[in-house]
Amino acid sequence: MSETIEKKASYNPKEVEDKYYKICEARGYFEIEGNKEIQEAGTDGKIKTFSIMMPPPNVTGSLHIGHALTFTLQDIITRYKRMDGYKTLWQPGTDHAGIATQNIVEKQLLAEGTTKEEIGREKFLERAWLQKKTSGNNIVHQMRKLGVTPAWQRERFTMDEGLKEAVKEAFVSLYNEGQITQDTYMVNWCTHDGALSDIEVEHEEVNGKFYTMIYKFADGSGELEVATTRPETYFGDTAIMVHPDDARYKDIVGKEVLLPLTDRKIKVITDEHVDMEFGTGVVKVTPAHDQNDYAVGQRHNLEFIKVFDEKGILNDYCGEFAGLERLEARPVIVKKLEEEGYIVKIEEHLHQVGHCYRCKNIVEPFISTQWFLSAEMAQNSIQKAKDTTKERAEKGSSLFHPPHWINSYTAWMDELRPWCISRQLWWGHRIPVFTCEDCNHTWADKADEPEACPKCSSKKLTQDPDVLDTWFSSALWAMSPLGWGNNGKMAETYNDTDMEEFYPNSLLITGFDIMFFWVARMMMMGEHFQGKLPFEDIYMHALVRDEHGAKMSKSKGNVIDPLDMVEEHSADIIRFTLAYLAVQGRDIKLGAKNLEQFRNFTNKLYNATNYLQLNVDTFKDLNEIKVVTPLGRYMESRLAEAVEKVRDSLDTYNFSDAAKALYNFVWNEFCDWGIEYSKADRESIPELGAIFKETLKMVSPFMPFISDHLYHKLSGTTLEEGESLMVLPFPKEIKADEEAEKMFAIIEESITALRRAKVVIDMGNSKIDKAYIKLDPTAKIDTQMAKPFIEKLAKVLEIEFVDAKVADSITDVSDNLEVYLPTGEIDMTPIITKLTRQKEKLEKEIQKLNGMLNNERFVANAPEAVIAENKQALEDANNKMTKVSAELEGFGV
RNA sequence: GCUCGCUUAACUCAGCUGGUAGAGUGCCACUAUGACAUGGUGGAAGUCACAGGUUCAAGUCCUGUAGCGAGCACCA
Repeated sequence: MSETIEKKASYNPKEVEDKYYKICEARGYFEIEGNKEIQEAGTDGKIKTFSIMMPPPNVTGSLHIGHALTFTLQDIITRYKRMDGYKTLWQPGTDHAGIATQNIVEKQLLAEGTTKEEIGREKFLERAWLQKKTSGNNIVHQMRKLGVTPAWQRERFTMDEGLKEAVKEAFVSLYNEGQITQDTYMVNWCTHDGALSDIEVEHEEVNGKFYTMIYKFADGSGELEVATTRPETYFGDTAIMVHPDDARYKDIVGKEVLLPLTDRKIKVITDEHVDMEFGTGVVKVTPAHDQNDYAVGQRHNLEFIKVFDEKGILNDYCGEFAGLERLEARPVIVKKLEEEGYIVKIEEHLHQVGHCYRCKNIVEPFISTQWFLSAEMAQNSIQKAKDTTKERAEKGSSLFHPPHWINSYTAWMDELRPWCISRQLWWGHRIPVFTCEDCNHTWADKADEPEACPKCSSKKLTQDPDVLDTWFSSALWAMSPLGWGNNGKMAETYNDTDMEEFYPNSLLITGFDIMFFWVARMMMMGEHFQGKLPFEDIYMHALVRDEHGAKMSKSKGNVIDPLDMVEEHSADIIRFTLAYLAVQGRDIKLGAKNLEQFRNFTNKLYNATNYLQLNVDTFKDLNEIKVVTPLGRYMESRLAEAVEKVRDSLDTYNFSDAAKALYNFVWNEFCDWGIEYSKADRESIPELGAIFKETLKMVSPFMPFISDHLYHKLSGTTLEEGESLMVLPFPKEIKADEEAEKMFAIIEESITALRRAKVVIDMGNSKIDKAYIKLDPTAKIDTQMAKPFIEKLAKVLEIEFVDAKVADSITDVSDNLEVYLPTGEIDMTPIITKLTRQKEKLEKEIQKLNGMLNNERFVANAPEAVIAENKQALEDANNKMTKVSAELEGFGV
């Protein structure tokens, strides 16, 4: 690199982003009245409203790339709607994240050499709140680095005073309706975290072992081979079962076998559940420790024997093994069985094992008493989601975007089972159910500490020790921050009109991974309490992967930290990159290359601004001027198309299309043509500046900082003393100018033809003295107007319009014109080659078009417009063919 | 096993309701001309996974196959 090339100044986001963000937040732009000046009424005469709830991140979490994607998309839509005159609510908040937070605090205690049991519930909760406070706002501050604009003044926490009320409101109401009931049932049990709902269990394939062991008949008449993956549970066996049709075992049904190493006898029964083909066809039945056996046990009235406790410690049923932990016990028990000759064989066995989604512990099916929310209460929301889809389908829209998610949603909902909502934790919403110690009356109460038993007035009351599943409070998130159920608490964070204005929410944007955890639950709660589904649209975005398509994970070391990216590039660049890559229905592969492309884009924006200001200091807004120059008219017309494209794309949540439309307009239209043309027509520059400022308004939702900065730069104002771009109206209703478009199409064609021709004579893009253009009779333009543009961009000192081919020249043939470059004695071979290839292409095209147009059935069936289009294409091709052939003849080919 | 998605240029991906295949990157050639070399100009590059079907016309609609991915269920 030569040292003479100076490093030019470029845009420095670090000087802009934090400063601008602080100013905008302080001015209240993010709040629902932040754009009051430009709010406008909809068709019904009321102010248009738009609402979107932020999926509350875990209060103890930190920002990862998935957050960056979801928040960026939410922010783009929010900013767009805000600029488009909607009264806009983007509701922020954080989630108390029961298990996750509790685990963090427990670890801290462990490090301090104590436990939660030792310090007690009250102290523990103090610690948890402390943890919430210290690490709690971390993520919220990290989010600001992305430039997102939720209504921070309304920030909520799923365990704040108001939302606590909402949870109680929902619980008590559902309890009184009989939708919430307590039941003793087999649940998924984590020996560390307690009860889990079905979807909190992650099934993973593991290499296990398949043990075939011997059960001897009690009467000494032989033995049975029984296969199992979990030998340690055999102490809880209460039957042996075979298939009723299994001829092999007809004779043993009803006989008794002895459990190995014990003298307990169990019976051989028959049940359809057995798969005769699998294993030995003989199955041990452990009703207290297996989901299927539980059902078998109920069918056959078997005894339910638990062999370990909540912590997984084996009990007295296990004889000498009592006191061992269930997983540690297995090899010990197997060893003993082997020694005693009870093990026939041990095989490798690949099978699915459930793990706790939080601590990865192996989950046990375990019988316990828990609270459940009935599946019936979800029925209306299921039906409505289907109906809504039907209604919308007629309008060409759908509830889910992309629409195929409705399949997953309904498939899951149709098989919905009661939701286990109680958790054996301390951190969370305490279950508001009380029992009177005197009369045993049990009831749900909204009061934290009810005065007395409503039945016998006793004051000896106890509250259920458990808390609710974190997702229970999240399930209310579409309405609880709007004041629903808040019982007057925290009323400063919402308005009385909020429910009416913002429910149903306009849109939900979230990842598909929490569709069942969260979306489905909000659907049931929203419909149940409001009679309306909580969302008008649901946009499910994909996963962000690394550049090779692998999932990002700490262990793989391929994690991209969004804050690092902000540091290295800028919030604007990350936002634009993510938006550009956010195509519906496909995962995002993110690599350094992507970011570079859009870093270059910001540079382009910056330099376009520089260019404009080399010529004119400051520019007016587009609506303040009348665009009169031909170039101005043309660029405004191109802008009109870009505006329409960006709007359409955002309206249908096609973020990628919107970003592409912006990118293409700025780079390929405005810079490559507009700015270059303006070098031949300085008069148009004030108009181009106004058009560029309008473009920056469209850029603003995607790249809020650089757009604001450049807008003020071009206006000769500052953000400090002026209004931010983010609360100015989003461009709309710009008119296309067909006449200008047509003229510039010919000018552009001339320039391209000349550039091509120059390459053929090895002139590259160096300057030449003279060139000629012969326009077809159909190509009518103002040649005086066109001339300087063509000369400048084609780099020809002088062009001349002619009516006939110029002698001693080479030609470039295009649709509406031919250009001629005068030649000395140059080698004509490359030109002939080029023309020959062009001719071959044309022949093929003409043949194809002729084939179509001579096909009677095509002419009879195709719409007129399509026929006309093809006829025109044929005519054009034939024209061009004539010209190319004439050229070739000229060369004697 | 069931459901869904993906398969288009060397790579990463667009392509709506069927009407002559697009972008970015990369590649080749030219290029320090007054916004930008993070730039400009021109160019090469595709049996649209495969096999059938519907249609005047299929990357696009239908059926099936294969490969990859995701979710759900089952596996004693």
